[in-house]
Amino acid sequence: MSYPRKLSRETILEVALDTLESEGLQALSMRALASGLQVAPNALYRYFPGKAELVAALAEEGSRILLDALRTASAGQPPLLALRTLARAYLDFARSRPALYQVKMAEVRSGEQAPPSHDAIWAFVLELADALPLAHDPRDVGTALWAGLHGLVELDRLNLLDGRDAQHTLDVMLDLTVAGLAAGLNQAKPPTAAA
Amino acid sequence: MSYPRKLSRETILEVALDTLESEGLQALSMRALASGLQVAPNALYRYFPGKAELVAALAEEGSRILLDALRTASAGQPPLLALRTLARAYLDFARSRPALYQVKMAEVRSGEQAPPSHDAIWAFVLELADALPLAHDPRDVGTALWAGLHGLVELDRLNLLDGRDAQHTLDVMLDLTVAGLAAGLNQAKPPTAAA
DNA sequence: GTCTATATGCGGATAGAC
DNA sequence: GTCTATCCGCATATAGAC
Repeated sequence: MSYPRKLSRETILEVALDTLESEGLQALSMRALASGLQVAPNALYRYFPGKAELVAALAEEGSRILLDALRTASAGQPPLLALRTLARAYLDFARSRPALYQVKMAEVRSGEQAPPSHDAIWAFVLELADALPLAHDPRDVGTALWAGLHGLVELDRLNLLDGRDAQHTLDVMLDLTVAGLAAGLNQAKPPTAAA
Repeated sequence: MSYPRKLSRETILEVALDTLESEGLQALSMRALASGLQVAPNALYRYFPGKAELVAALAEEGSRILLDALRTASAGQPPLLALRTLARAYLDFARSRPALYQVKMAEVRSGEQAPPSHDAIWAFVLELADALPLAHDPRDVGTALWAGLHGLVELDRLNLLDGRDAQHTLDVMLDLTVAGLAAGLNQAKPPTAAA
């Protein structure tokens, strides 16, 4: 037993998550990670086939954390308010853990299958949307909401909000969408092509 | 004159743009670029201080192309319809030239100053929004529109639209937002905190 | 002034010894 | 299971040929 066990999947991911969140994705290299763990770079490959799989594991962790935050934030609220608080929780997560959010989003498509926790998030949003009286397909509404949220997060990260606060912009987006949803209910057919 | 001029900023950017759009950003290396131009890797550094500046030049080109497309699409139309056609043109650009769009967006913040053409795009959108009767600040509305567009583009790129067509989702988003804008005009104060 | 040759150092990844 | 040694590709810097 010349080479006793020093590593585990968990300890590797722990240090990797620290590095990701404190120094960003570009600073997360197998070599730096191994060095932090006092181990030869190569030892990591016994636990992950490659860097891609390690990052995917971090992404899955991010998805689980986000799902928890969304569930907690919207628990026990009426559907429309639940969607509002869910949206705020989403924005909070993305802003407070930007690198983790970025990795989570980027990795959704890298595999052909979305990671399990990502699907759970989408199912949860659809569940909330389904509880609303909507003139549109709940999946369309959910997608529109998600697109707005993700775009806002990205614009904020890129400092493209023209000096505006992301929370405030989110409120405006939600106001517009909610008013649009309410307006759609008052008509048999929402105006699809009319400008 | 043993070393006649083989390169120019323009020819480099031309080949770089080809590579970017046909093989993606990750395939765009200084070495591959130089090889394509039949030149030693180092020769490129006579024209660009480094890869970052080369990519920034590509991003600026992308911004100019997008600005042209937005102007052409919305020319001569009434404000509300102009915003709709602008949104469609934005989506078309991002979908037909995904790598160029990606580079353009990523590079907006890399310099402290946004590239000139990016500012021009934002100014153009604000101009259109200003022409509308709005209950909200036009900058808020413009930002909300942009966030929705960019988010939609990203979700589409990541194959996260749950099988839905991006154009269709865009129509739903615009319907909701337009209805929300109209509803806001009918009230002195739009409901900001009410769920 | 323009390019080539060469070298540094970083990154992911592999082979085989212990 | 981890080690040392090694390979390849990358951006980039220096020196020098022409």
